[in-house]
Amino acid sequence: MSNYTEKLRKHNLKVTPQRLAICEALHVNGHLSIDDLYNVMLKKFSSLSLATIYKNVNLMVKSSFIKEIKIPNAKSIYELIKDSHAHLVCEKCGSVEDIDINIDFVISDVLKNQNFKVNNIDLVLSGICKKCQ
Amino acid sequence: MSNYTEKLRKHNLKVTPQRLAICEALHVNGHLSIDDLYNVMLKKFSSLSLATIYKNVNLMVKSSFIKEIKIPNAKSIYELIKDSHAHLVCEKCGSVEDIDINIDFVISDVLKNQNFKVNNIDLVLSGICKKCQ
DNA sequence: CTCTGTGCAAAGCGTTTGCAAACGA
DNA sequence: TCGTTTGCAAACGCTTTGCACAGAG
Repeated sequence: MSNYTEKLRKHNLKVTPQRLAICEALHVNGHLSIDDLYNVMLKKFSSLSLATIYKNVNLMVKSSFIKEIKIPNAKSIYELIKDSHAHLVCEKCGSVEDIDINIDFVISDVLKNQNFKVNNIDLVLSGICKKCQ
Repeated sequence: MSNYTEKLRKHNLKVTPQRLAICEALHVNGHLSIDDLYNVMLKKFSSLSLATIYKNVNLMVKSSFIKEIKIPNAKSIYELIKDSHAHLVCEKCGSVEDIDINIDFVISDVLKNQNFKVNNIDLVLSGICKKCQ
């Protein structure tokens, strides 16, 4: 149970029960779609509004507190910002797994001549996971 | 001017003027959003319907004839399927540039133990382009 | 106390669908 | 000719907005 109260404040976000719950849900589940997030939080806040999820998620993305991962042929998922990593998406069962893979050196190497300042790397690998093969 | 009539047939897609125009537009421009595509093609087909674009683009994606590239904080773009490459997206001007960068070896290396069969690699680098710096 | 966040309902907007006419093979 | 595609309009579904009330600081 990390101290998300502090973390929210550091990002200039007011602390509300709903926002803390978003943090907890993402902390526990790793990454969730908007709907997943809504359904998880509904257990705690019976009168929760989808609009609240959208407003907060958008705000938290803008504040670089969470990040949106766009997935081919599927809904986006959101996760707390952490070290750079790639996502393995199974085309069969839809599962998404994080993997630690560092391609920074490849990229910096290639971009040395390009003069492009990289702020963010999105790497999504689609295929068939171990279980589905 | 490649022979897209043949290529469409190979993918079991009937050849229509609209479909050929999509091919040409993507061939010439590299990658376009749905709206871009619509506006480009409108010059040729004054009574073109957006629905036609959507229907064809969806069909061509399913047939692995073109590919959707999802971009952070922006509309998706579509391109003819070609050799694996990454995309450089400028967060300032929105330009998208292809770069030849092969990370297959890194990935196969990491995935050797994971037992994940990779079918597709999406690599999008966001940042600031040469012109905008 | 003031300003921001929440929930609700309505509005907005990109995308999909159904249908009749046109077209490709 | 027969099945597919096109264009149009309506429907759909996800996301955003406006507003009154509740809650954070």
